[in-house]
Amino acid sequence: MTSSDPIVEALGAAGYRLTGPRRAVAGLIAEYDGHFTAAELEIAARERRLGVSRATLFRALELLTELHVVERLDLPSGEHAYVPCVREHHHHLVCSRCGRVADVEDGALADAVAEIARRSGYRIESHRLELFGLCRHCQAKAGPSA
Amino acid sequence: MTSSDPIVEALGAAGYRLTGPRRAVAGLIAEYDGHFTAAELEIAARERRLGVSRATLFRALELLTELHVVERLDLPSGEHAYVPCVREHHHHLVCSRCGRVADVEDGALADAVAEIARRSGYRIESHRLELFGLCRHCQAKAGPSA
DNA sequence: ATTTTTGCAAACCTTTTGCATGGAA
DNA sequence: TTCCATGCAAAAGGTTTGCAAAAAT
Repeated sequence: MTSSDPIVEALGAAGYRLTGPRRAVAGLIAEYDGHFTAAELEIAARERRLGVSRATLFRALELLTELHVVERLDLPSGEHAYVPCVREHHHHLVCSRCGRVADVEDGALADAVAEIARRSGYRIESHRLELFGLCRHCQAKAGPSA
Repeated sequence: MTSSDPIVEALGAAGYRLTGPRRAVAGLIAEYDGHFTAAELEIAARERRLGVSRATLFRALELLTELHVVERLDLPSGEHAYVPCVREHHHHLVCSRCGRVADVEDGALADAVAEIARRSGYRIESHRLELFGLCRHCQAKAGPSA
């Protein structure tokens, strides 16, 4: 068995060394459904005595971001968070209560973007859609809308 | 004449005092077509001896953000920038070369968002679309696409 | 054996805060 | 005159860096 962890596999495939700290970070990230911050990971790593220094943690996050296995997200609060995610182009729908993140395909958005390009005259190179709301689970807990 | 500066007017209308530093910040912001950072404003203010301390500058930006006369933007680089903007819900199309920003109406996007809500089961509360590309002017300078 | 990665600790950058003073209304 | 806003300087966050030691290949 080479590795059952897709994050570790992505590192290996890209030619990076599979070190203890990197495996530890990958393992922690795999536990999240939703977003997490660097600080949260640091605390989790410390609690479990995984021996991952802050510098290494940030370096790992940077690396994983480059590999597109996690993506950096800007929450409405201004905080930086990360989400584990698929590598294709997509967007994030974030539950503002529990933090759970759903990946959203580009779908109909692509048309809207093309329309914007046509009207504005800009040559659009990239776009990013961030959606915030309540997931089904939290809607139930919070009670129906109004 | 009460004030010809829309930013100053917004402050006044909201019941805030029209102080020297606030007018100075408003004046600087009015010069931008595109995005600017807090650091850029600070430098500009210092060069012109406008006497605006950093704390006041940040406090002014926070205030103007609440009033929706500027909006905070997260550039792909991770930097925080601000853009002067209209108060209605809209999105930003940012030139990645010169920083010029065009406001974009929600338009077709609203349909796409509704579709995402339906499919995901999330109750979507807000969304943010950020578009990056080359404005017409910079396309001309940079040469046609390929 | 070689090269990458790590930990440490300090540096850095951006933003925020407490508090006394100054200025707008 | 009264309350809001400012400046200062320190603190607080979050993230990055240099460098020697440790680990992966």
